[in-house]
Amino acid sequence: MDMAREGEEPQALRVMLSGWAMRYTQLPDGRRQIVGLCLPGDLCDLDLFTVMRSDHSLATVRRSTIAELGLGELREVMAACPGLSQALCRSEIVSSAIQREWLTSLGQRSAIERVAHLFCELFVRQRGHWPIEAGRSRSCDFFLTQSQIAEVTGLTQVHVNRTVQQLRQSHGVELRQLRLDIPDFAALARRAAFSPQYLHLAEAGPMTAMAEVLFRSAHPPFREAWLSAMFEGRQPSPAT
Amino acid sequence: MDMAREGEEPQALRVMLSGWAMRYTQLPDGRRQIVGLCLPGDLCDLDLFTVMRSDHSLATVRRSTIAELGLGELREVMAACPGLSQALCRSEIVSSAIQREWLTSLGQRSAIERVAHLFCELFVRQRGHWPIEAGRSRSCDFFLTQSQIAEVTGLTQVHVNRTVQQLRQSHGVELRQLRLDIPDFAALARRAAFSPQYLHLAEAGPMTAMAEVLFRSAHPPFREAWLSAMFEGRQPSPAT
DNA sequence: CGAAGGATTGATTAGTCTCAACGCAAGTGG
DNA sequence: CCACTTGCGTTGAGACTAATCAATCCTTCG
Repeated sequence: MDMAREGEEPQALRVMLSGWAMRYTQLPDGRRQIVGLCLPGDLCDLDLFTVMRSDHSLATVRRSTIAELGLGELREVMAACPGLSQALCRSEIVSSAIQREWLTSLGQRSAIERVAHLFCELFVRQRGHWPIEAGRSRSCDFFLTQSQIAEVTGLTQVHVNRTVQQLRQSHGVELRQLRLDIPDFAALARRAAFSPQYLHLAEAGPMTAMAEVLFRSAHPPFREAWLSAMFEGRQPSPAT
Repeated sequence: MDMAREGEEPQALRVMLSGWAMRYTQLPDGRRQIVGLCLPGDLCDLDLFTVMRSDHSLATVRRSTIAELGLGELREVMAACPGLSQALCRSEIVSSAIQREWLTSLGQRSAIERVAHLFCELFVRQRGHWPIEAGRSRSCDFFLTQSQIAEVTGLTQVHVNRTVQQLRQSHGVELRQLRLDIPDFAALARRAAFSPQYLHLAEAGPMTAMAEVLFRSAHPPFREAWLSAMFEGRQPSPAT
């Protein structure tokens, strides 16, 4: 379901609590490109601070819960919490870095590398650290359909399917029922030329948990400021 | 020539005065993707404000002049000029929007659309407004080689060449001697599905001229803070 | 049980890449 | 001033990746 449409002015800062959301742009003829994914803990409306019309849309992927903070409340919170503004800025930097990495994927990587790289990225983003300890908990949530993977990677849905099958055979990667299982992460990362420094995990680590921090904070204005909203996740209808 | 390497911490804020610079990332096997272009008036080191290691490199395209502002001076200037911080933030937002549009290009547009779209974007970015008035001054600077266009668009140099030839035949687009000539901009924009709202021209207009503003400012700390540096523009050597 | 969304398969084609030359112009050193 | 080098643009032939079109199957859910 759409959370924000291209051309609108953002009215609130939203944080993903559960579920995923996707940013996308659409060409006049209906072709659509997903340009970003918001995972739990991520901020959705970073261009909020400069009052500008958004140049892309935002929609939930499947069911999600989202916390909303109005502009007024945001100002209060930021006044009370001086480090926050830098944290927000950092979050913007990281999501910009992810965009650059996606650009590199689309420009330079083959189909199989693109899909493998996406899998690696989403795996690492969800645990917030590079998974050294092999063996345990090799799987993570994965809410995208193959069509949506196609819209991220710039491939067709059919070709994504074949590519996923290849990854199944060659690396034992399993993708079903909203879970992604990667038996040998290091091998997959090698195949995809994935290296996580662009995620700035060390520096951004505390930031990723900002949703938690704000939401659980005992400081009254914080808590009351949050408006928890439920969104029904569905595929936005393609433009006609 | 390289201005900054991946992994370094930025030490100064730089502004393009003349010439172009490119941001690029490199895969371990040497494949390179240009992820951004800095034109005169653009800021080069936007991730400066959060002290983080840069995740990409920056290099000049041909000869350029660049103004440098050290971290200390930057603080002074920002203290003296309160609107500046928001302007910097806005600049970051715009460059992020351009990245999204490039992502859409690489993911959804055909070769000819990608090249045409790039031409349109650079044309508009250089004049700072949508060129309604047809007829006069149909050309602009264009400092990229066809190989560099290939690194931006994710095509091969050979295919870029063929694509440019197509654009020559079908739209009379001429590309030579560091100039780009577009006889019928509207037609080319249509062909590329180019629409300039992502550049946020209206909102960012005053921003683009920031280099000017700062450089010409009579306020003494500003002027003395600038260190004009000359860089010799050359292609960075590919990794072996 | 039927409907709908998602995944899978096959056959064919289009678009782009790869490899390999060659041409041209500008710059450099003898 | 010429021979040489170097960077950039151009051309051709052939291979291959990924797109397209069209079914079919499977799963989930009302």
